[in-house]
Amino acid sequence: MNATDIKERLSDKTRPVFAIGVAADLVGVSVHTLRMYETEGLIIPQRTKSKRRLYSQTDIERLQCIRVMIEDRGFNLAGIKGMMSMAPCWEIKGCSETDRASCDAYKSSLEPCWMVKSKTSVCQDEACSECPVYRDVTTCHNMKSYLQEHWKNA
Amino acid sequence: MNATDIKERLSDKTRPVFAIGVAADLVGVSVHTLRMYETEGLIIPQRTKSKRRLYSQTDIERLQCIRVMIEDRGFNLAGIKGMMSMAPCWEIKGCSETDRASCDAYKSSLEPCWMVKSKTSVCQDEACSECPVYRDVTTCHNMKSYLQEHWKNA
DNA sequence: GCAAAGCTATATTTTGAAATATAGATTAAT
DNA sequence: ATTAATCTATATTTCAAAATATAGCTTTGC
Repeated sequence: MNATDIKERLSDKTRPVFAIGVAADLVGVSVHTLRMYETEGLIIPQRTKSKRRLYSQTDIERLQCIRVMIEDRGFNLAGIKGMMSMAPCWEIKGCSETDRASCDAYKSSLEPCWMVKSKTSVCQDEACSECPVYRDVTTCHNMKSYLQEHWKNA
Repeated sequence: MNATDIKERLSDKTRPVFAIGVAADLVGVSVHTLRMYETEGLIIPQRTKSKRRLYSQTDIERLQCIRVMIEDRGFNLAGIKGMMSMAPCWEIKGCSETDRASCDAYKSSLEPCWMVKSKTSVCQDEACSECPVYRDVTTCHNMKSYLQEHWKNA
């Protein structure tokens, strides 16, 4: 690994580098709270081989955004989940009519697509944590702007 | 008033006809709860000359939708308010760049435009309860579809 | 005229989401 | 090796949002 590689690895904000205890300190919540947010589907941390959670810098930012929603705007977790589920995944992923017809994320959309069990062929082999639908709602407090940008460019 | 007029009046779902006690019974909540939803900005009932609240059929439907959000989806009032504030009022109302620049509803958009104090000239003389931005989020549990429809036709 | 219903405002109670704690086992670090 | 951190799972506690209650006054309808 050369110097450029090292620099890239360090600057890659999506690299999972923080253990749950460190992440909890950075965000200002308990480790249990982070696990709860995961259970609720608000965040998908990476896992080590031994199933330990690892959080990236973007994960930290996502968590900080969740805290803003809770502390400043008074949302509960259901509301944040609802806000995150506003992203039109079928548009972002370019799903065909056939894809949509067979996809629960398109049909119900009462929860984020990354929480939906049965998914269309477009997504089924992809890790949701790598997907732009999941990644772009990092700033869930600004979904309105995000959606406007999306639709304007559609 | 002829027969057609009577029929129209009866069938107009926006006519304010229910006193708060009747509305509370129809929705299955207490009168205090209805007043609370109003304070939170979720609904704008009409008023009689003596300031008594009157609810229309669409008001009832709006309230039923709020109950669905709370009971079925677990939202709190802040979350419902946030969901309702997703409507891009400046698009719906066709605000100019100048309008937008001077409008808090465009700039912050952390609450529904009908709760924003300082409004642009486009809205300042209009009753928010008559405005399509307010009226179209009657089905707040389906904002996702509503926004897709809106942007598709924009 | 008067009882019933509505008004605002404030205070109190309830209740469940969110946070905390506990237990027993595994993994990582020094 | 031993301590600290993490894991899952469950149980308990906390606390503030939401609901209920109260008070004093006004309006409506019979």
